[in-house]
Parts: sequence; C-alpha cells; structure tokens
Amino acid sequence: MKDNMTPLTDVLDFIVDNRGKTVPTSDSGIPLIATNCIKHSSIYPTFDNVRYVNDETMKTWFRAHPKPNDIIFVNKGTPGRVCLVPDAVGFCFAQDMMGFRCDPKKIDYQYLFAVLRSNFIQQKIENFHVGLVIPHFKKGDLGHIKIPRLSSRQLELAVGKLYIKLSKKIELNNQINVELEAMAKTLYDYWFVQFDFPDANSKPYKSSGGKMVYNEVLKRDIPEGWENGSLDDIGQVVGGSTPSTSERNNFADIATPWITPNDLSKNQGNKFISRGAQDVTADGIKSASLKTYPTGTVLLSSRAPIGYMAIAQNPLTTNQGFKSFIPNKGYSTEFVYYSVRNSLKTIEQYSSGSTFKEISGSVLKTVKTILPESKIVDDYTATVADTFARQNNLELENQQLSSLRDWLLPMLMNGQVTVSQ
DNA sequence: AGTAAACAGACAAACCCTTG
DNA sequence: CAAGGGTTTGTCTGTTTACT
Repeated sequence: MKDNMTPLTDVLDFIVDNRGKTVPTSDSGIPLIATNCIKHSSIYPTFDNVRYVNDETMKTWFRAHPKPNDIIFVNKGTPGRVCLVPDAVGFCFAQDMMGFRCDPKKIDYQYLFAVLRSNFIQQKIENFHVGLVIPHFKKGDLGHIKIPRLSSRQLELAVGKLYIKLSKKIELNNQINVELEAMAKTLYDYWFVQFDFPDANSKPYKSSGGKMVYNEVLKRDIPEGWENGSLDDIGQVVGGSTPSTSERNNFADIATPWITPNDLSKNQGNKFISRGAQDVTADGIKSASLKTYPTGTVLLSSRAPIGYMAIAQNPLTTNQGFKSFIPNKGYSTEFVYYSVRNSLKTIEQYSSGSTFKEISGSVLKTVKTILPESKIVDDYTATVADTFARQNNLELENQQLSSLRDWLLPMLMNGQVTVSQ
C-alpha cells in the first residue's frame, strides 16, 4: 500500500459521540437508529427496528447530533461498519457508534468513506478489537488507523465519487426490483384474489359480472370452473436436511449448492438464489439422503424466521430449515411463488413449537388455496415471466457491480489503476 | 427410516455500570 | 463525565432426541 498515510484523527474536525449512556425513548418522535441500521448493503443508515425520542430528549440529552455527510462508525459488536449521513438527516443516534465529521481542508468525506469501507481498512480495524466478550473498537485507537493518501485531492475525490456512484447504481437497481416485485404481486392479487383477470372480452372478470359460485371449503365466491385445493396441489412439498458437519467430506466450496436460512437473511431482498455459503458433496448428499431440486423450485424457510422465500436459479438443495415447492404439478414457478406468499399469514398461524415456531410439511400441505383454471394461470405466467427475468438480471448485475466495486477500490487506492478526472 | 420438536450454544444487539 | 468494559436479552441455527 501507499507510503503516504494520514492518521484518521488528523483529518477529522469533530466526532459525534453519545456512547456510554442509555437514551430514554418514547412511542413517537424523532427516529433513533442503532448499530443494526448501519450496514454495508446501503450507503445510508436503514431504519430497521427503529425507536423514537421526543423533542425534549432530542434537544437536551445528546452530546451532539450528526450532520449531513458525517460518517457513522460502529464501534461495538461488529466494529468498523460505516454509513453516510444523508442530506436530510432525519434521525439521531446514541450508543455504540460515533460520527466522523471530516475537515474539508484535509480530506473529502467521499474518499474517506470509500477507504473506510475497503477491506484494507476493515482488516486494520479488526486488528484493534478489544474486549473479552464483545468485540470493541476503542476511540483512543482511532489515531492508529492510517488512511492511505493519493497523489492529489482531486484524485481522491474522484475515487470517492466513483465508489459512491457504483453503490448508488446498485441501490437504484434494488429499488427497481422492489417496484417490479410490487407490480407482479399486484397483478397476482388482481387476478387471483379479486378475480379481475381478463375475461373472454379482455374485461375484468368479476367487475364485468363474470359468474361466481360459492365454494363451501374456501367459504367464499370464486369464479365458475375454479376449484379449492391446498398448497400440496400446486407443487411437490419437499424438506431439506443437514449432513453431519463434523464430517469434513460432506462439504466443499464447489459441489451441489446447499441453502440455509442464513444465506437468505444475508441475501435479503434477493429473489433468486444460486448458492449458499457452503456446498454439499456427493458424500453429504448420500449421508443425509438429500434430494436435489430443479431450477425454478420455490424455497420457503420453515423455522425460526418462517417466510423467507427464494427461487432456485439452478439445481440445488437445502438444510432442514426449509420446505420447498417443486413446481411439477402443472402450476408455474411464478404462480406457486405468489400463492405461497399469499398464504404466509396462514402458514405462520399454523406453525407450532415452544422454542421457536416451525411449520411442518404435513401441516403446510393442508393450507388451503385456490386452484384457478389452468389457462388463466398460463396467461398470468406469460405476463409476469418477463418481470421475473428482469428481476433476475438486475440481481445478477448487482452482483457484478459490487464485485467490480470491491475489486476496483484497492487498485485505485494503491495506484495500480487511475481515474480520469 | 424419516420427520418434527427440543436443546443448547453461538452470536449480535441493546443496555448499563465502573473507573479514573 | 467520557470512555471502556461487561451484563442482559433476544434471535438464530446445527445437532440431538423423540415420535410416528
């Protein structure tokens, strides 16, 4: 790395620091973010499990508040995670993190932000962890974090801006995906919940007076010709398993993809999955009598967090935390996906267990659902197939963008690659 | 034998206390 | 009172045990 380094503390103007004391919260008011809101999947803090403080607390309790373009630095739990403070701040923060305010005469916040997120600095930070119980980064060690400097401030700024631009493109793709998802879901609801699928004259069926028949099992009117059924009717329900983890031969980096709920929680937001953290070998498959599921299988986590869903992008298998639907009963992946999603509330209600909730395969199979005429299902599939393909492409593009970003950053930092300004 | 539930450990986050 | 540390709480998940 560069020989030209500046201690982190030398480029900062101020540090927002509210560590060590507990904020009184209230039911509403100004959002109070905690360390779980600082994630590298987002440039800005997210508002997960956010709590609130009232005006009075906001004004009097804190030592300081973050300002736009401050860099929030987590120093407890998983020290080193950083996010930027957006232009409209809209939140305050308390313990276990600090806010770095850059001295604009000395460094651009964009560059410092990119550097702090680099593996190079993340590893340095890890080396300073203290605490026997909880990893902890001491404020006093900030001066030991050395920031590599480039030949000019202009170059640094360009690097920082490039990093942020790539990150923003990734987040934009994610937003597009959220909207595509809403569209496909809305269409499902419109066709199969409200029954306003296009009739023979391309008019919405129910609203245009399409014939409805009372169904005893579902206890409501459904379009004539449709039937009641259960989730067992729309796909083959299969459960995964875990080979003995003490037997090293059961696992490998590249073999048959094997998905655990943990892979989906890390993958959050992604609709398609190709592989998890570990693959299982032929030995592992044999010892746990695992079955491989085909592309297009709909995965549903069935333990602890019930309801993580994903679609197999290639043949794979899962651990025991999943029940999956192989779409081999005449209903498409697209239809199965939303039928299951639409049943999640019931599935959660049917789950049992004292330590944590779990839905068993046999109970899952009994969850009632509607079985439309196959032509309507086919039409739906044809309509949303393109949306699914676009979502998949955007997810793949994001994987490429983030690996590009993470590959490029160290090259830029050590001068192997340069940016035209 | 295969599936479901319980157990227990790991981990992370939120919170609180002590010390200089 | 700031800063550094631990305690508590809660969640997640692989493994074991129990039950068809």
